[in-house]
Amino acid sequence: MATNYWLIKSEPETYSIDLFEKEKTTAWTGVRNYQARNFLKQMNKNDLALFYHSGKERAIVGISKCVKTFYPEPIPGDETTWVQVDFSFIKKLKHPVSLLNLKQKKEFENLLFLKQSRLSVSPVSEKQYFEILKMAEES
DNA sequence: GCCAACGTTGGC
DNA sequence: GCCAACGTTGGC
Repeated sequence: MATNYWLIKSEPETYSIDLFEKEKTTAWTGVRNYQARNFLKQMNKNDLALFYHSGKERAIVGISKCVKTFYPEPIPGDETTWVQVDFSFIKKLKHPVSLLNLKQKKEFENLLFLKQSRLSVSPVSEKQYFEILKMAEES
């Protein structure tokens, strides 16, 4: 199965990369947006996801891997609408890649996340993914 | 703290 | 089915 690339977003106060690092694996729950949910459903095992901190930090801070494809997230009164996937922690970026940094580069013009900052799960192209990794090494 | 963008809800 | 009102999120 081809690897797809994603960006997942979290408020560090709610779920931070540090906690993720400690837990190693986490169920990605709480997505209550249909567009984001549909992206979750498209995720394959071993897909890679950039981990972004919203709020004060506004930077991509790490990388995670999908280790379990979508399964229902039952909530009271609605057992079937929402889904979760499992991610495992891969690593923190050496240098976080800030939102400002992304906005300055032409390569990210069509990055869905920049257009819809509220979307908690969004696709990233392979090229963009590796460009971000490169930026994390450099600066 | 404000505002823009987006989603949801409810009245018609 | 439309649209106004409202709530939430996140960047600035």
